[in-house]
Parts: sequence; structure tokens; C-alpha cells
Amino acid sequence: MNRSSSTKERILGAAEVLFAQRGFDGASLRQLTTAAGVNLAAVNYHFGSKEKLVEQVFRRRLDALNAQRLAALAKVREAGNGRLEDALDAFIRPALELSHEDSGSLFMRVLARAFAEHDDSLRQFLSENYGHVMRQFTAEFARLLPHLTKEELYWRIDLVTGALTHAMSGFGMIQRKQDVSEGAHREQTIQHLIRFAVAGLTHP
Amino acid sequence: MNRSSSTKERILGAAEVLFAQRGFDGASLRQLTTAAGVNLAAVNYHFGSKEKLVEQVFRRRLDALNAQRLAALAKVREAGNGRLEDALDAFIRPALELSHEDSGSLFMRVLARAFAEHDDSLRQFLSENYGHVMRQFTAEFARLLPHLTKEELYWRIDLVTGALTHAMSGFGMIQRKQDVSEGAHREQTIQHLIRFAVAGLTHP
DNA sequence: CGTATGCTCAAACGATCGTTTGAACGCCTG
DNA sequence: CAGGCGTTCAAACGATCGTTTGAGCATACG
Repeated sequence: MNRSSSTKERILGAAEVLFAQRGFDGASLRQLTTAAGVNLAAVNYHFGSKEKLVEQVFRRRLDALNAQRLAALAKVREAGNGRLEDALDAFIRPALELSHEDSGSLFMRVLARAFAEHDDSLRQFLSENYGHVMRQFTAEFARLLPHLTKEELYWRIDLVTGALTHAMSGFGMIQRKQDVSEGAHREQTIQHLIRFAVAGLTHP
Repeated sequence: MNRSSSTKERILGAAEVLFAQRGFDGASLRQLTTAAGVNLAAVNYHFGSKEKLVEQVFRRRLDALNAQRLAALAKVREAGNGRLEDALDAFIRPALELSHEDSGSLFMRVLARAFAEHDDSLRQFLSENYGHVMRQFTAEFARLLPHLTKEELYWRIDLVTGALTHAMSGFGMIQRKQDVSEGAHREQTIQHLIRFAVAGLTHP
């Protein structure tokens, strides 16, 4: 029983790495199970199919990520000082903390890939399970930026989302310098993203 | 001989559509040649391999796109009034005009996919053939924003690039309304992107 | 007219894919 | 000890992939 959960976890871990590196189609179950050190048939035994495995890879990270985002957003609302920076922090910080975990940084690449691939079933899965998070943040932004028309707001949120996805998935040129600690670098990154997002959302 | 170029063009057109829809791996040569109405072997006969076909799909659009971008940038430099908006216009407008051509909008999706896939050979191809364009624009931005450190500038360019790629590849929620002409909608979009980019690049 | 040349075609190649199968294994329970 | 159960395993399945082949066709040239 303990071995079983170990096998599942090993598959999920290897899947995240290989999906990030080669994409969902590009990573074969043979590469994946070899990297995980498990039998080829284990994926279909434990997950049912490759597609279900993909969903579980998302679930494992996104459940926790979105719970943290919503909790942080609730705290911001509770405080009620209406600072745009705080709402953005609630959205950005959990994602960046995840992406600095063990192999969590790869997950952001997986997520960026999912956006790039216009695979309908995957997009539907993401929308059904996690669309409410985006809706809550959009509502909060609308509250904090009441002078913007709905169309204008959507435009800006869309562009900010693109920038953040791009940055968090590690496409960027910016690398941590050796004389900066990881925690400090993350804090620096968060501040960069927030200042950029604020400028993009509030410009005249 | 006329038939030959027609076959090549039909393959390139169908490839662009299918690569945008299903990705480079996801689109098979059999789907592709069927859609193009040509024989399966035609791809390897005219292009040598699937990978070479992918390169030609990029070349066909990017050669023209980057030539227009550099020409527009040269004009901006010549005028010499140092407006950031004009440099951004030189970068954005050619891409958006391309994406409103016949099936050119799909090409921006293909480009976004290429960014998402961390395929090394493809990235190297893009960097070797078109890296100088990005370098010229970066240099121009550095000239127009002399108060920014190099690191700060790279951060902002990186985020702006992410936003523009995201927006131009049509992920966005914004759709053209029926009572707005296509030309007007494009001009509106360009202005949106430029204002957003200016805000992101110049904020304190 | 005969013969190169450029192109198209159906067919087949070996490789690799996701999935299924049935036997073997370890372990807990009765 | 016997037997059921969850898991792992090697092997095979049919499908599909990119690529190659060699015959067939048309057009251009001596």
C-alpha cells in the first residue's frame, strides 16, 4: 500500500518533468515510466489513461495553488484597504512560491504549455475546475478599478496575464545572481511583477 | 514547374493551419497532405523532412515580418524624435497587420507555440535567423530609456514581450464587435498594446 | 521522335505510440 | 496454511508515425 502511493507519486513527478521538457504528446509513456523507475503498464493501472494522468499532474499542483490564492485574496478583502498591489500579491505570490519548490518550477512551464496548446478537452478541464479563481480575481480588480469600462479592464487583465505566465514559466532572460539568496530573488521578482502589473492596469 | 510551386504553397498553407491547431508533433504528415490535397510523399520530396518543413513555415512569414519591423524601426530612428510609442509601433504594427491577413493570424499561434515548446533545435533556428531583430529593438529601447539599468530594462522588455505574444496569438477574450470595421479594430488593438507597453516600460 | 527531367502516386518500411493481457509476486486476513 | 487482493511484470496488440521506394506520368529539349 505504501509502495502503491510511492509508484503513483514517482509517476506524477516524472510526468511533470517530462511534460515540461517535451510536451504532453512529446513525452511518451515509455520514457516516462523508465524515468520513474516503474513498469510501463503502471500508468494505465493507476490512472486509467495518459489523458487522466495529465489531469492529475495539474490537479496535484493547482488544487493547492488556487486554495492559497483564494485564501490570500480573502485576507486582502477582509483588510479592506483597497490596495491593488495587495490583490496582485495574492495572485502572484503563491504561484512564485510554488515555482521555487523542489521541481515546482517545471509545473509553471507545463501550465504555459497548456495555454499554448489549444487542446479543447484540456482547456475545458482547466476552465471547469479553476475558472472560478480567475473570476474572483477579476471581480476584485473591477472593484479596485471602477473607472475602467469592462472591455478596458478585460484587455488589461488579459495582457497582464500574458506577461505573468510568460515570466513565471521561466522564458525570461533574468537569472538569479549568485550573491543573491533565493528568497531575496523571489521577493525581488514579485515586486517587479507587481509594479509592472500595477502600471499596466492603472495607466491613464 | 508552375504546378510544383503550387504544391509547395499548398503544403505550407495547410501546415500553418494544422501546426497552429495541433502543434508540430500533433499534426501528422498524413493529415497535412490530405488537407493540402497533395500526395503524402510530396513533403519529403519538396522539403526533405518534416523538420525542414517547419522551418520553411517560419521563414515564409518571419522574413517579411522582420523586414517590415526593421524598416519601420529605421524610419523611427531617422525621424529621431525619440518617442517610445513610435518604436513600439514599429515592433507591434507589422505583426498585427500580418495576423489580420488571410490565414496569417494562425501564424502568430504557431509562433506562440514555438515559444512554449522548449525545443532546442527550433529555438536555435529562431535565434540564429531572427535574433538580430530583437537585439536592434532592445538597443533602441535602451536609448529611449537611459535611466533604467540594464537588468531593469531586460525585465520590462521580457514582460512586455510576454504580454504581446499572448495578445497577438489570440488567447485573449477581446473579440471584434460587429459594428467595428476590421481596420478600426486593428488600430484600436495597436493603441491598446502600445499604451500598455509604454506604461510597463516607463513606470517609476 | 526519343529521351531526359521534374513531379506525383500507391505501397510498403521499420519504428514507436498508448493500451491490454495474463501470469507472477508479496502480503494481509481468516 | 490457504486464499483473496492489490500490485508489478514482460509481452504482445493494433494503430499511426515519418520516411523511402520504384513505377508512372507529363512536359521540355536535342
